[in-house]
Amino acid sequence: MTWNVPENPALEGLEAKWSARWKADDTYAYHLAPRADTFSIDTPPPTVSGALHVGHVFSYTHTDTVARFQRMRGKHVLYPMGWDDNGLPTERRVQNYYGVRCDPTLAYAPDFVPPDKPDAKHPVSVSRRNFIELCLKLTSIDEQTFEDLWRTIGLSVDWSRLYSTISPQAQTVAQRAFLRNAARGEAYMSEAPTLWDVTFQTAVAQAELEDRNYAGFYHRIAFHKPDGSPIYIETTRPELIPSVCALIAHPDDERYKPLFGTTVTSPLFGTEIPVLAHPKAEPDKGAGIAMCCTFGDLTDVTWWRELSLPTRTIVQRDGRLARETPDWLPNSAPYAEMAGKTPFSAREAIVGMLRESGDLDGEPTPTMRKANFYDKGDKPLEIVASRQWYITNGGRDEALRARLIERGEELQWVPDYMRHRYTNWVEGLNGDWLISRQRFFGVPFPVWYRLDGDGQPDYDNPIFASEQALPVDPMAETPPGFDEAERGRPGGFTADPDVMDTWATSSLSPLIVCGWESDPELFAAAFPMDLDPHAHEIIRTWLFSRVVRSHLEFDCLPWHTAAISGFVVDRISHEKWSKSKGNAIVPDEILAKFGSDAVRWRAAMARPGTDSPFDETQMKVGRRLAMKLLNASKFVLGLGGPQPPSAVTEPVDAAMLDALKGVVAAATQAFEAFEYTTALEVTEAFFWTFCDDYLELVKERAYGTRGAGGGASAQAALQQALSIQLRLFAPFLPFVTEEVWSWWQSPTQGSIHLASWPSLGEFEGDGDGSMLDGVGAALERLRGVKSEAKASMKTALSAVAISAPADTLEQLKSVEADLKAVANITGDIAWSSSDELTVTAHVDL
RNA sequence: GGGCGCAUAGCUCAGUUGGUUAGAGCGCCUCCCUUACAAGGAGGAGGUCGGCGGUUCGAGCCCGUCUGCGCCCACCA
Repeated sequence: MTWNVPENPALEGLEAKWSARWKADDTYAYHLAPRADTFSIDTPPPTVSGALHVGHVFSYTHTDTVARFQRMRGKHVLYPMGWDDNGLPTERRVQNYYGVRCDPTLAYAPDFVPPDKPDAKHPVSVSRRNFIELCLKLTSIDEQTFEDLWRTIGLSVDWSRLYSTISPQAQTVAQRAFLRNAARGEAYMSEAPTLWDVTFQTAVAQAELEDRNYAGFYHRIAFHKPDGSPIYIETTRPELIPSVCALIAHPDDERYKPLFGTTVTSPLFGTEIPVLAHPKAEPDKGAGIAMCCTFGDLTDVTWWRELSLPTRTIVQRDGRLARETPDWLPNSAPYAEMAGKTPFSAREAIVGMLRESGDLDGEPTPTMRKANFYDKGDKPLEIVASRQWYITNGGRDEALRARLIERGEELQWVPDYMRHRYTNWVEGLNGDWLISRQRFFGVPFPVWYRLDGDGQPDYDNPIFASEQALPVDPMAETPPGFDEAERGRPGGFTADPDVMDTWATSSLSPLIVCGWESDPELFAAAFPMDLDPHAHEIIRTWLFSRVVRSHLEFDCLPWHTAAISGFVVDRISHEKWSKSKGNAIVPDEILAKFGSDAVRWRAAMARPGTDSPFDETQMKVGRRLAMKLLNASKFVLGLGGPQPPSAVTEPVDAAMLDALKGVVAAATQAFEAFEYTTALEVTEAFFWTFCDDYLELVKERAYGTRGAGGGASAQAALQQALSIQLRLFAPFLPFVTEEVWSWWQSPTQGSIHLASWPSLGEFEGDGDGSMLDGVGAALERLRGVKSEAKASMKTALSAVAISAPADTLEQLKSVEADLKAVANITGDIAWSSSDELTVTAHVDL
């Protein structure tokens, strides 16, 4: 039998060739199996409206190596993929891409066509339904691009299980879970001060906050005591003076103690406000006394709540100051200068007035302050009072918080220290999870409200959809017992207009992919899942939110193990990549330049949890390895036909296999602990030695030049070693290993990725792996002699003398013929015993 | 301010429960077209393991402390 070994093997084209084959053959399909035989992975659904960068490629490759290992070990691997396509990022992309804006008051236009030349500054208004149609259209395009990339890098996902967070299936899960949360009191509606993005005009959750530096000015401003004398505060937001409710200092602050319980008046407006004490006031900050407004920051909310202060809101949901003059201002005239302005303009106006009135002490001094931003927004968040849906997450319930912290302890973390980020986050929660968004492209709340005789909604008694009716769009469907004609009429009903935050859906990904309430057999086989893999930045969001949902619904963790990837960081600064810095690298170019196996190799060299600098020069090392595999395989398979393992008779051949046995044990152990890097390292280290030393050593004998028996022994050992090494490399280099496998094994055995992971039971005989160390050292010395003489490696050596410790000496003598062949030694070798290995020889130039 | 991590060769990183002379790859230098491989191969140079103190017969590793860097969280008057 001959093998189909190409004359000039190449890496080019392997991605296209094999990804197409795997797709056609459903190589990675999950087939239902008992729980113990299933390995289920909760793949993070990437946001399709964003661009994938090299960091994503690395992180997803880490998961793929584990998936492939488990599959080869005989597990049925449930490795799904999802697209996170609902939510604000998609809306924003659609607005820019098509030049449209959603106006929910408009009627649906069935024939609407987006403008040829989108003008983001003058967007076309479209109905909610038209807008959602455009979102679906664009996401389907984006998703194809994502799938192409994942197939190119060789992710072994079961594409038949693809889901998206806007799909009816995901909407059903999200609405059902919400209904159950609501029925148990875990989801509730509340009117409260809410972090608010003025650009997108929606509430945002604590987990989506990001603090950024924000340039501002300290203004030292006088309030007035009853006797007219000034008391100074410092603020960066003087435009909020109309909404001031109190001045607050620390209870122990001697400077202000005499003022507690008295009132002062605000500058310009003359509002009478109390001076109060609260421990959260910090004496060494600013003037030591703070002006509490509704609302400037989260501390204001605390004071407002705990000190029962009045609500004096002036910043509206569009981010501008109220156009109507507030009714609580005794002297309302100055407000006219600020009405309807942005905070920035209002600030300029009031500073001018304060300067004129003499209440501004000195000039404003520049400062860099931190401000809260929505992670997708570019204006600082405001705080407005609004009615929103929340899910309990321990933020206001110590018992639940303690239980959720315990969940984090239960979870196996790889690496272990990542658990601290979870604990840190849960301990720092300051409120429940706000899940409603005042947006359009998302999962609607399956809720309606009765309207009273005045047309006012009855929020205390929401009408919930039934689980059988899901998914439901309350804007298009009517609640049980009502008629569409009653929508919006007094005595009728109205739909909840909001959608759920995208995390409220993606927090249910284990339920979506495991067929919760829709495929009980699958659910029993796959849940709780085995592996939760992702990078560390979404521990506080995705990881935590899934723990919350699973804890509330099932009283268990959604998976046993969380494997956390690090980031790919900037090569020079070692800082993380970010959109604003624009330093992220797109994967397409390097994939084209080095090939998927090379990029995967580099990814696998980044250990769990560890950030790694992006360095393109590293990629070529992976490429060289892939190329070496092709060439070494070509050599081994070109020597002759199949040899049975029993043909291995030479001690050095058995020794090589014994050393490889140790590699299999080490790689397996590493993979079981999700330490894919170690598995790769031990495999690769062996492979290079295998090529440089063993393969060179036995080359002549393998040709059969010194007899059939010795030749067969070498060939059998080489073939077995190749088979095992290909399988050890398969999780990392799926393309090149599949290519080589196809030359000899797959015609009868199928894909290498469905072959079995090497086991210790495959090894026959008993060699002594340590023998290779002595042989390698001797080879190095022999080459060194030639290298020092600046001679070619094929130059002959004569008068060779080798001395070595006794046991090494015996080993070397047993491979004398091989040594003489590889080093081109003429005459006999003079052996002698000594403590240290030494080699002398004459170079026959 | 709280937490986590890192600091070993010019660069990127290994270094098992403390045990001879601290390793690998890249880069660099020298050599070699050798019938698997020149997008290759061989050989070599290069490190007082961030500083200080301690434990120990012995510390890159353990303890304390300081410095620098990165990340997470909090604060943002």
